[in-house]
Amino acid sequence: MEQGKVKKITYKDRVAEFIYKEIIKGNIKPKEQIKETHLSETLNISRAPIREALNELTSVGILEYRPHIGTFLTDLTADDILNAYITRGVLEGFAASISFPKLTKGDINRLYSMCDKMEMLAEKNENVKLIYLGDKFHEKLFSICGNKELVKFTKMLSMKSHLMFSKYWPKLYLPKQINERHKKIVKAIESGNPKTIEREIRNHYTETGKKIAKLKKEGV
Amino acid sequence: MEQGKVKKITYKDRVAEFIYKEIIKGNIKPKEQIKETHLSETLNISRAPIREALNELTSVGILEYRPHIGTFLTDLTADDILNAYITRGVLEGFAASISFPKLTKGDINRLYSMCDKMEMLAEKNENVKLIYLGDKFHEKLFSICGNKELVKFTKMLSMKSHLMFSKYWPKLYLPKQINERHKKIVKAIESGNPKTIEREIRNHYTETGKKIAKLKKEGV
DNA sequence: TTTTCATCTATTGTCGACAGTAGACAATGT
DNA sequence: ACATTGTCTACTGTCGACAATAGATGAAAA
Repeated sequence: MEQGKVKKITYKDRVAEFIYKEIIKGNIKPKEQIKETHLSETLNISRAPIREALNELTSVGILEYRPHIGTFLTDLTADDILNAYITRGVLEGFAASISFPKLTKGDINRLYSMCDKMEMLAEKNENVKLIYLGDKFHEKLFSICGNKELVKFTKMLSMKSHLMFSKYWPKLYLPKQINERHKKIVKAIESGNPKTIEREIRNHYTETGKKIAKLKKEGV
Repeated sequence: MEQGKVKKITYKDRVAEFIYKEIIKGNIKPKEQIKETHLSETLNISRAPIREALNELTSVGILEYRPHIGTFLTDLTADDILNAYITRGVLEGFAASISFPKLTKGDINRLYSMCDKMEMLAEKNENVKLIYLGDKFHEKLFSICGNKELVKFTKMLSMKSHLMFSKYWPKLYLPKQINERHKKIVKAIESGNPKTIEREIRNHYTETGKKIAKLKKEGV
């Protein structure tokens, strides 16, 4: 008998996806309240599954919930941003420092060529593809460690930073810098020294976090 | 006008706490289904807030949810356990290593006396209180760092660890060892060396994680 | 005018009922 | 015996209504 993955879709899932896309598209502004009643009318379904979707996105950290008042799109402060990046550096740094032995020579080469490709994409202002490739690069660093907990957290942070990526990413580094910054990480991995790897990746994120936080403070 | 922290308690919160305590007390077994209808009858409230509580605990990672089937108490594998402890060590270690300067001499003394009290509680088999105090101890270490993201993750892991601790704690350490192990951390903090602090806390968790994972594998 | 207090409104919190599904079990046909 | 099909049941998924709350509005008092 033929069988494939049959999606057990519930309203909750579809609503969560709908809201997320609205956010990404910029149709909802930070601090804006997302009203259950409004969504209920818009989507023509009851409030129950909507509440569940909102709860889910809240637990991911994209939305903020205040009892008896409502759910709002998170408005990240400069500090929040910095902290998110620092935390990600700590997690990814550790992950890479314990999983580098599992990376083959081929993996390393692929990482290097990704660096070059990132530069190319940056030159061509292909921001979406750049972000996607950057994701893949970093995922390679932490997903191999096999620590589900760690991967889960890292992905949550990744989702959060996506909220701001499209806004700030282009202003952060020159194409060449992007290349170099990532190659520095690969070199650290090649060194085979866990301490170096961990330090390098932490720096990588802390630097970016500080930059974005600064831009945010300057009201860009 | 008088104002203090007024708890805005909803059923959801209380139910979540109730379920959590039931789990800690061992009244629910891993893989066991937690039925909304049953809780609804037991607690004499409708299913709505119960569903929300279950969702919350699911997102924290201590429950597992399968669409159209139900919510179950997570059954952690030995590796899951080890990974959770390792990750917690990484996060808390980092947090403590950057926030130790904010701890006053008074804080340190309080930490020391908590170590002694933990030993006492362990002697008296006060399982729940011991866990609670341990929580407070470790919270002191990481909550001061001011990194909301990090604190959130750490708390999630904390809940997950308790899941195991309640079952295995009597077999892990003697009361005296509990005392000593925590005092070792306080001493590291007193040393004022970030590297030492980070290393010590990572060890603390990795050790326990390995112990529990081993017991789990032996099918205890 | 300013402060206090009651009222109103919009929104979330909770409820009880019903719809839909997965899994168990029995009935059926081979 | 075995697979297939149909029922039954115990859940979860969704609904529409009502209760409770926070914040806004406006009236009354100082």
